Amino acid sequence: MSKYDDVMKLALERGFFFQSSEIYADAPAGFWEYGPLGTSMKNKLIQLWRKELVKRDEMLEIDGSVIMPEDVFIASGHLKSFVDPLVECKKCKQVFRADKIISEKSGQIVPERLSEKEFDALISKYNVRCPNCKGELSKTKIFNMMFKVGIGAKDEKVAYLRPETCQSIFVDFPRVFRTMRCKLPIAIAQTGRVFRNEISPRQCLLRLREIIQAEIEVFFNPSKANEFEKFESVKKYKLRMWIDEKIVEISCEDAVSKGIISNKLIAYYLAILQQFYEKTGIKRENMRFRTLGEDEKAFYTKQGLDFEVLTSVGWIELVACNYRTDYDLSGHAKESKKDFSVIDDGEKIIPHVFELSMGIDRTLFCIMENSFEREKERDVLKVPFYLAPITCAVFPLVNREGMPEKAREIYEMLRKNFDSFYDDSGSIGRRYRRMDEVGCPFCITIDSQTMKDDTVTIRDRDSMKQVRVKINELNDWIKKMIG
RNA sequence: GCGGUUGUAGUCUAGCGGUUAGGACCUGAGCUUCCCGAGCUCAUGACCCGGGUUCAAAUCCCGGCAACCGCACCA
Repeated sequence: MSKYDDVMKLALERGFFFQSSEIYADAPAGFWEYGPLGTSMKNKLIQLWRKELVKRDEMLEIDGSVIMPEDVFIASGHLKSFVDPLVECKKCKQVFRADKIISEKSGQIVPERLSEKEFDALISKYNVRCPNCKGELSKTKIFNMMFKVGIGAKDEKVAYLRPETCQSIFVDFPRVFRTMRCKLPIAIAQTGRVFRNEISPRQCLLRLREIIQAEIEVFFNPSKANEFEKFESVKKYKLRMWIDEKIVEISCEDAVSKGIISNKLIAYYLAILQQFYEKTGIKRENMRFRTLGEDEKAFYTKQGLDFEVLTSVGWIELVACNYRTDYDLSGHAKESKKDFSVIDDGEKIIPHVFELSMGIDRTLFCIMENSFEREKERDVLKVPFYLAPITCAVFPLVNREGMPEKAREIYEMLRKNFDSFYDDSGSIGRRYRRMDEVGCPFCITIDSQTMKDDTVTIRDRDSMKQVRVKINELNDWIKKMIG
């Protein structure tokens, strides 16, 4: 059984996550729900992201609308470019990317963003046939991956579910910049749901149609990307970069001076991103940054790196790090005829953008896979204490001599401060095992000694060792442990 | 989206034209239990959806949906 299957089974048995609308047979793929434990963990992950990135870097956080009007996506280029030009073989029904099979046949570079007619013209010019069966190809159909919605009673106004959260950040930039009295460089962050009509969603949380993102857009003056004080704090920190088919540990200052990373600002944000991921419990040796080739970059990206994590199903892209230049702000300025320029040291500029676009669902899956361990006698989810869906569980050792009542009392005290859980069923061993599986770091047990001296035992998830702590020191003890 | 395989309780699985649809683990109740899925008793719970063939369908056929594997796709 692979790690993937282990996590999947755990997720289903404990309700971390499961398929959306699963009771109905026609529920479409690519939509998943988080149950109570998954939700708790997801919230804690976002909390960690806030602490380690948003707060650490004094970013501003906003919360934008999911439905946005067509104009936004005309300006952003998504209407035109967030597409796959597809052709189908009339004989064997295989579907291909029009641009790809034309360039294979012709040896020419074919732009991705031609019209349907232009693709059809190229197909007949080069006499492109099905690479599989030599069958005749259908007309090109441009498939846009955005979900269209109609606004109003008669569906008159066309709008879309946003395919990335950052468009809100770009659209809101002038007001946020002004109202928060910003100076460049400034980062604006957002978490939220985005929607992409993927052709084939796969592998539970790894490829979804409805995605939770946590995005950070850094706005800066491109002529000052190397005058960046914060860089000092990370210059010795080593990034894990995929260079020449292997992972190289390289300090931020070396990466910049050798031109592997184009400036100090970008290096700094990559560093704090990797530091954040180290705090999720994902093993450092399973991380890397990979510079994207020309053919795999998004249409708005000048330079792109993916932050990837190794799982049982290969390297998974968790964060897209894109240098978007002034592509978005200029696009919105042009389309809306509003002024997106700001004054930086007396110079009037359109800021450039560097983004960290993180997939929360994928990250959560990777954290679970990286922390799940099958030991001889038990399954344990060894997540960092601060990400555990349940922080402390309270058990009476046996159900007599006033222990359940005492345990209830302690549970009531703890649940005000921590995600807590009470259980008095079955044997104590079974209750410990159940908590191990969902990653609960502390099991607090009330025994006969508790009844005499007001102390309890706290069992550590990883070592299974117990310590005895006074009840009135419990809150502080746990707080200290989870940091 | 294509091809192949598959769909039985929360999970894993037996059954492959007529079964009270069997088991294991889990879950719940009770007994027991002073520390690691122990034991005993009892209980809950399933044939993916729709149509067809048949006296009779979980079982055969068709369609849908989903999952898995490969291909393609994945800003």
